[in-house]
Amino acid sequence: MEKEVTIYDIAKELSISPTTVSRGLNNHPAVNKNTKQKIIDVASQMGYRSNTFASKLRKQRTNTIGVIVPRLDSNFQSCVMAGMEKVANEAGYNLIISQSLETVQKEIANARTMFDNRVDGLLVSIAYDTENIDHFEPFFSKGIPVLFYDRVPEHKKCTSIVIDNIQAAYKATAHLVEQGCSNIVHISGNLKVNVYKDRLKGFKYALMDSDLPFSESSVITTNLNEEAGIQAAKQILQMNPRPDGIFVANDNCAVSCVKTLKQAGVRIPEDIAVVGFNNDPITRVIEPNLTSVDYPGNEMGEVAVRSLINYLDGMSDVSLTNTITLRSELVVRESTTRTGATGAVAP
Amino acid sequence: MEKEVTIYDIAKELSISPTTVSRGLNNHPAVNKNTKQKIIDVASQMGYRSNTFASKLRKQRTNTIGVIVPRLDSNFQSCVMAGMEKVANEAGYNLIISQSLETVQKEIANARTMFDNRVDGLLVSIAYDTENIDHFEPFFSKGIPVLFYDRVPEHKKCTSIVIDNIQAAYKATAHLVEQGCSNIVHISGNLKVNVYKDRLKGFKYALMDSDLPFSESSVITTNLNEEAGIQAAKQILQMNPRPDGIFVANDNCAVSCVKTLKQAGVRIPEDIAVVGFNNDPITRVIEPNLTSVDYPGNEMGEVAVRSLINYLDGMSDVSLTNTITLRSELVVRESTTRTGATGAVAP
DNA sequence: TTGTACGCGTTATCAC
DNA sequence: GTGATAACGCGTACAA
Repeated sequence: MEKEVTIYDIAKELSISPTTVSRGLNNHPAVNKNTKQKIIDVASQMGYRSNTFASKLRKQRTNTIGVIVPRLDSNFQSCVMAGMEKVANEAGYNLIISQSLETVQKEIANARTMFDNRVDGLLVSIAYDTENIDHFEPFFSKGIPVLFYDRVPEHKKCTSIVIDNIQAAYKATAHLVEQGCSNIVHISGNLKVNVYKDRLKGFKYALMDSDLPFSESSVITTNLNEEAGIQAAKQILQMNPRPDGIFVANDNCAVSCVKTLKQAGVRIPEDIAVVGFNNDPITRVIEPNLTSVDYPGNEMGEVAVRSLINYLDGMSDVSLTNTITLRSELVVRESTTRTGATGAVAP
Repeated sequence: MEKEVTIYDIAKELSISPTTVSRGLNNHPAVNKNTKQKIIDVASQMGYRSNTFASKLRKQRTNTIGVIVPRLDSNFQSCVMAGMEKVANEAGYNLIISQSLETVQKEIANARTMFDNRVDGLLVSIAYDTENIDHFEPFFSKGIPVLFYDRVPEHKKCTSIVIDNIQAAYKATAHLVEQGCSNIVHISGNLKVNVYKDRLKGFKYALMDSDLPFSESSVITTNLNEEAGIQAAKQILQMNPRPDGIFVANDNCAVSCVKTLKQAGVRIPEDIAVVGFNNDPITRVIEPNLTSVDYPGNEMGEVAVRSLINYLDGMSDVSLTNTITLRSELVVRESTTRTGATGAVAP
């Protein structure tokens, strides 16, 4: 491991001061064009690399954004990450990413690491069992912006980026009603999590507005994974009268549910129409193609980072907007198209 | 923004030296139990957080691993990331992740950033059009370990983590032959990329060993996305004689290809049997379920980080092992099961 | 336009 | 078991 080249070495080489070298490398306006070019040349020729730690220690800015995500290996979250990385990269920020693996303990530990790493800002989608946000208190009290996205806490003072889950669920359910469903079941996730709670609300509201009865027994609470879809389907097959519509809070679960129902001889959408949520690529693979709520993961990531950076650069208003709501949209496909004549069928 | 608490503040508070405080906080053996406890208490009480930059500046170790990945929003890569994050996190390392978006230019820029951020090591899966690895030269010459995974360069001196793509493709093709296919087409990706080049090789070898003729016209080179699968299917439908087997170099493309073939009335697997690659979740959604090569993304990520850290800790041999090959496995499903009696059908 | 001198917060080294 | 001191490499107020 050879010795690192520093601005002092460059300075010595050119018989100028380290200050000028520093300025030259940072595009400081008050530095001679020629000098600057020489500095840059010698720097690259000597294999100089800026020591970001020294720099970050000196400036109190790290150009680093922390991300805490429940899991990286989900289609939605990886789209979010992709969007975040793109914007962050373009703006010269680094991303430190960590997973909570759906547990508060890890989320707390990760928050601590992010704090110690002095991230300029933090982006969080909270874990299943996160019930309070005390572990972000250090950020709040230091004025470090924390921006929640998708899975956001109840806490009113949090800045969040979400879609209108109530409205989206409402539309999904209303669509089922339009297709003639009158006995609709909702397969939901952990109801402590805002997104699932809100989807349930939208489901209820839509039933109410259609003068359809709502009963607790028409909500199946699961963890929304593949296995859950199978179990839910079995449960539905036992129901009497059998439901004619299902609104599932995520596509993964919806797909395994559909598969199980089909195996049992249920015709989709004729016997039971099904709507999912997320618009994952699998919606276009399952037969029949699954109607779903398009949920812009990439965009959510981009907006999250962009908002954060704008705030950090002082370019937005003093405080972050309290809630940013992205558009979402019901994409109608065959799993709910009974007449073959309703709505625009997406590719 | 209040003033940050430093070890000096803690030292003053306890009337001891900063040195002792530093030691106390770092579990240095030679420090009195009581003193240590006091230090820890006062530190947390004063809201102290270690300044990692000062620390990293002083020690010449950053505990940071850089990752350069083509795209984050692919099922395979997000599984890899998940595995990497898990191991890195447990070992106290941070991950800085960036995407090349399949272009060398971004890959070069990202490498530079990683270099400036003085990552302790680098993990790379190279972009489509990366033809040489000069941009990693700075790492090599500084002795910073660079570990390539999945998409690795030709360069002999690179340390890589891969699966045996030749063998996997061989098995996939041989399986098609066993099922009675004698006119097999291979849908491949950019042949400059090792994984696709090797899969083509395995395809050829298997044909040779089965005494089946190989012709260039039975290889369709695409970019392996959804649209490519549709185009490839159309091309196949035009072929005369029509092939009875297809080996596709990735699942995404295989799925859209199957869909298109089915729409054209082709029976899978009776008319054409199809094998994919990656064992993405969609293989179990498409009908018929797709036979595919199981490709351990999570494990690859874990192994990559673990190898790197072992090396950094000096726990493995002096140099990184040149190539680590992970097991891969053909998972037989309905898309190739003609008799219904061959091989173990996966769930 | 350039240079001098200091401090950012930590840890390694040496001395006690 | 503890402390004084220097150094890591950079950016910036101030001076010239």
